[in-house]
Amino acid sequence: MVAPAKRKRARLRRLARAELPVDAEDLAHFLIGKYLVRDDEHGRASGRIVENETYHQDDPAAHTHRGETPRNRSMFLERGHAYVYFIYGMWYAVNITADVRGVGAGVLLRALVPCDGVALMQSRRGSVRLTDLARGPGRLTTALAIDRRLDGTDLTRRGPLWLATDDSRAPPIGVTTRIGLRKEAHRPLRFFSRAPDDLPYVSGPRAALAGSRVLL
DNA sequence: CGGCTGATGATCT
DNA sequence: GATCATCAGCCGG
Repeated sequence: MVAPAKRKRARLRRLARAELPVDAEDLAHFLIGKYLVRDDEHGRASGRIVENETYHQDDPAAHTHRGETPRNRSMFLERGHAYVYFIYGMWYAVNITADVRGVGAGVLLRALVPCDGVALMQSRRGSVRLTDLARGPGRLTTALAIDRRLDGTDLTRRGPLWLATDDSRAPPIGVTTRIGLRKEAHRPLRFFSRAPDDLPYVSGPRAALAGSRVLL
């Protein structure tokens, strides 16, 4: 049994594009501990990012590897935009774009620690344990009501979906291999918060976390 | 916890 | 027509 981390309600500040690292891997590290905030007519739902993966255009596993198509075109936007895609006939997943305009790179968000709007997220997901609410790329988009209509959203602007920080110190970060890939499965491009309170919210096999390298 | 499987449809070849 | 950057439910240990 794991008690939710007790932290006072974070005061969130919108992140500016200038604060976001350009390089996709640097951006992935930077985003661990930051917040994704969803505002709609039902209210606010937000979560702290505790797991993500990097995809760069030069990586055969990336959607953008073969160039721009109607589906992936938002991945080629300047850093700090949303790339939302539909997968396995049932789920959406969201990336935060990286690199400069014209390069197809980004960071897949894989898990959040629920912050604001827990009841709202539970109503969207069905009542589930706090640690299961937004653990996994398809679950977190369901919890935050993210679909293709949010594809291309500028996350550094006021709007339905944006990035924030509480200006606290970044948690320790671990690195391991990405999940669900056939190609390039060995690359160490999955990042997660090693803070003990955060680990129950990180997706994937527990053994992979235990055997992972310490990045920071 | 780990392993397996069916569901389900857009996208690209 | 094959391929998915997945999930829930079920099984066994």
